[in-house]
Amino acid sequence: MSNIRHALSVKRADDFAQWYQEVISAADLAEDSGVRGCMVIKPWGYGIWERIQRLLDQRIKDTGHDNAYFPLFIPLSNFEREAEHVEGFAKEMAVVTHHRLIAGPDGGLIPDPEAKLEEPLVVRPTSETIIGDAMARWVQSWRDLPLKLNQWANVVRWEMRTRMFLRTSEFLWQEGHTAHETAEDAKEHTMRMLEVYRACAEEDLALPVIAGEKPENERFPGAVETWSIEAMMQDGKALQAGTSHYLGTNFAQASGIRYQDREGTQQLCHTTSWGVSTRMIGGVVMTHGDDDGLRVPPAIAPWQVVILPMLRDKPEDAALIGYCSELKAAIGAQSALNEPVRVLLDTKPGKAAAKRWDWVRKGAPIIIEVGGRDMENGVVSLLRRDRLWDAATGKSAFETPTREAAGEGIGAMLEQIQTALLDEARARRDANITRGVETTEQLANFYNSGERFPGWVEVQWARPTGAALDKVVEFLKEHKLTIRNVPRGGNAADGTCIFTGEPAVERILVARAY
RNA sequence: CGGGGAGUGGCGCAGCCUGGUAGCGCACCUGUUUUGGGUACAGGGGGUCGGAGGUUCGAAUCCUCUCUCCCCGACCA
Repeated sequence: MSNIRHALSVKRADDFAQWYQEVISAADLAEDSGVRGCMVIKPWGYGIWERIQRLLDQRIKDTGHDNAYFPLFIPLSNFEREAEHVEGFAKEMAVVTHHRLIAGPDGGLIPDPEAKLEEPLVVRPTSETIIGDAMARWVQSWRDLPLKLNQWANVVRWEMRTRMFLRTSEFLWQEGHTAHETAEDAKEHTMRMLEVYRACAEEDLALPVIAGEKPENERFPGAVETWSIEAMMQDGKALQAGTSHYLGTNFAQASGIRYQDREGTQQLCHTTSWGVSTRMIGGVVMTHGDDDGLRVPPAIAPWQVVILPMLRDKPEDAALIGYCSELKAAIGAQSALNEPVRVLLDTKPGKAAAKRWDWVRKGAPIIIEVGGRDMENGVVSLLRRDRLWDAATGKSAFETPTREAAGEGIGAMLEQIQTALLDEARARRDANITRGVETTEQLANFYNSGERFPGWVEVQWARPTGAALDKVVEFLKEHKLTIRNVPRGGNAADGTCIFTGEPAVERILVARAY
């Protein structure tokens, strides 16, 4: 195995953070932009985002939501309405104060002091307040409810420390906002969208996640309940991959979202909001990436199959391209994961072997190389990205099905790869959730001894609140730990609280996190 | 935002301490030769050294300021 020459220079095991950076650039996902905390998402990376968008958008529409678009700029006074919300986001806001530039004293441009805005505009870090404003106008009667909206947008949060995809100052996301008659309806909807995220993560991104409720200290500013899906990365850390919030009547109160009920009395709406972002892509990298680059799950791969003819810049090339075109047509006529197979015939000049490694790094699920001899024999050389190497020989694990077999079998193979990636990630996660830790000493030791892989630990607790919870969080912080969530549908508690010694009421997941 | 590291052709680096207008590998271009699998030979194009200012006859090399990135921390999707 040691004779395998991998496509990346850094291995996951040697330096996970650096490896992550290398995958981003080697797979051509994104690059630095020169603007603090902002990245350029390149075609392959954006193509993956577009796939996520398409699949998730359908799920969102299937649950009765309509898309709309609200302004990037939010009047400061509008944003100020919900106290906790303001407190939560105030520290990381971009603010627009001028609307014109003029020549400065040193030749450059400066904001025109004469063109100062009457009221500053904040660049949305999320849109609860401005959408709440619209909801207040749109909702009059109980007949208008539930109101279920979604928007695909960019948001800005002035982060202190950024990382490609995981935390950038500007990021792309989807934010859903709904208004309901009752707390029950709204809570139910919060859970419904959490389930949509769970399904999207697992079925589309092949990211096994654990859905559960966030502890009080991790709630979204202004939320009554915050739920999340958590995924385990290959270094054992947790990544919050999506959140769903029950907002109670907090934002309805702040924005005046009221309806007249069946008895004719004014009532406050109960609202929800939920979002997932381009951060998901970081999760895909850290879950499915390997020492040869990215492995993109077929469902979200812009190209699922890439055909590389071994061109020689000679007249014979025409026949080879013809052979490959027929293969492409046969594959394109197949379907996988309920969609036509997305296949690219890459005729860009260049050596097939070199191009192959480009696609390996990018993570195309299936790469098919076709040379003259393949053509003569009526076969193709097929490489599955999820099983790149032949462990026995240390060489690329090519298969050589006939062209017909390759064409017909591709759909099933893509579905197998999708499943294999999910299974692999799930097995790794399940093997790294430790139970039976009963004291804080054991917990601290588990993470600090360095003897074992730093996965997640499930412990029982009494769900302390307020100052008691602060104490717990403080202890965890000392060991760089966080409470991820209280898994939904987890086993009932049957012991004592690891922190307080009281009878436990539920089980929580503790982990280091991104 | 605090601590540490770093910014030199597309990528990875050397040069900087001991100032004298830039070098290597890969990639790229051309030609030749090859070619069933990342690995041939030769020739060639491309950078003024993150940015601004300063010291100096002269700066990638010294000084000041600034921008950006990476790692750790505090904060967060």
